[in-house]
Amino acid sequence: MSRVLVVDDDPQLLRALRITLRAAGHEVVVAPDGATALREAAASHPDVVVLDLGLPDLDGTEVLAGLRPWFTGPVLVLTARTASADAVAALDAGADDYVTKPFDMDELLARLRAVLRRRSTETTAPVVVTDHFTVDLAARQVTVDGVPVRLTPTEWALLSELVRAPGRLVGQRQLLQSVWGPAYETETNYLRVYLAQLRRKLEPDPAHPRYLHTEPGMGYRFRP
Amino acid sequence: MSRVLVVDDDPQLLRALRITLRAAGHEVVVAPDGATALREAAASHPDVVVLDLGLPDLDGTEVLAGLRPWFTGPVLVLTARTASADAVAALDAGADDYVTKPFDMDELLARLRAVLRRRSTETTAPVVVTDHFTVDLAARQVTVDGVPVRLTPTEWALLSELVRAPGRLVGQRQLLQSVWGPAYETETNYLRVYLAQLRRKLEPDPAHPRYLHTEPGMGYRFRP
DNA sequence: TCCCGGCGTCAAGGTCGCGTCAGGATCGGC
DNA sequence: GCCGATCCTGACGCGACCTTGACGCCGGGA
Repeated sequence: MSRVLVVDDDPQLLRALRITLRAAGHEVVVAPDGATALREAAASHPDVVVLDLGLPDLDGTEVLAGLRPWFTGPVLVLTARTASADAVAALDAGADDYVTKPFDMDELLARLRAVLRRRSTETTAPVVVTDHFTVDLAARQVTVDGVPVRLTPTEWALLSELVRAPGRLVGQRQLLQSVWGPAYETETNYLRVYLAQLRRKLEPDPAHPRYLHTEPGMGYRFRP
Repeated sequence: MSRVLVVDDDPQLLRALRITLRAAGHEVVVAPDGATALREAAASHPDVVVLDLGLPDLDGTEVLAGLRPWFTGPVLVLTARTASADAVAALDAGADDYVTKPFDMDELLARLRAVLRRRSTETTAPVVVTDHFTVDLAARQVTVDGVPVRLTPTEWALLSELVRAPGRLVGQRQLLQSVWGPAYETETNYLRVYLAQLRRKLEPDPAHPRYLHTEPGMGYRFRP
């Protein structure tokens, strides 16, 4: 079903988790400490990480910090500590959920299902491709028919906001807010000007847009 | 920041939550029982729901079941029961997270931040499907027999209001108020005109509506 | 049978939003 | 200080959308 990386220093608990998760149809990878966890995460690309906060070498939040820059899947934190301050810190550090020990195995499985269900619909596509152009969100580069095209900062901000939601309509208020700031929510003419420039640079026929559609009165939509 | 619907029958806790959430920058709507909760959720369109499982009239999971068909935001369940079976049931019924009472206020706020953060980057598709057309509320897109159909802002506002209450009757006053504003509560001819347009665009036989039904003198009803 | 309120349909007018263009302002590099 | 790129701003025409009114149909009640 999914590959789960379990990080815990208690061999007995590790064994119990491995058996239970296997029985639930998951593939299980284990790590007894933080350093191994980071290495295993990079090597085995798990779908979800179950992370104990109390580790021998690193603090759990440190592992989380090491994971988060590149690991986009959900992280479920496990902790024996009763102080909820730790949980707060973990959640704010990027954890998706946490369970305090001792915990019920069914509850852990349910929370795991919940976080996996949430993530299952997410898109993890750093590069968007169409028949005529490609947008590499990570490299900040756009190519039309294979040749790179220069975009101004504003054009790029607008385009990335649109391609990040392929097929979805993005309201003009949202576009204005994320590109120009909350104070410009009514300056819809900005959108008209820059959408025209983007179409000129990207669309095969700017007069009849094929990818950057406008929905009158509502916003714009990128259709791949 | 966000609109939060808090459902709990304990007036004291309700008051504490209202104050704390307000202080955290949220807009707060409260409901003391399940029936009120469902009504308020439909009326005020909250971003997130904090739901106590122990309510006087309905079971919490029933409220969840009533909410989930159309409510797309996260639901955070609150429960005094220690048995984790309830939590498992709630999570599988569509809850995003749960906290057991007594709980730390900071922890609740942290979990609220966590679910709201997830929601902001998520692409969960609350999509309503019929045999002839589909309505994707998140993407703001309607397809009839697979092909996308353009709707005007007014048409969309009206349709989404109807589709969000599948099977339920929506009064003409409520429709007029939420689409055109409180000042237009008597302009029932607007509804006739736009319902006709929606039927023309969506119904297989606009003269004999199969999905968008008229309840004379009362309102309209979407039947999936 | 006639009347009447509610609904569906249609068409026409006015308004609003969008695309386009160009000129001026601003900023950064040399 | 000059120059280019980039951004902002305003004006204009056009098309789409919203509004408004009129008309016919249907069902219930007098």
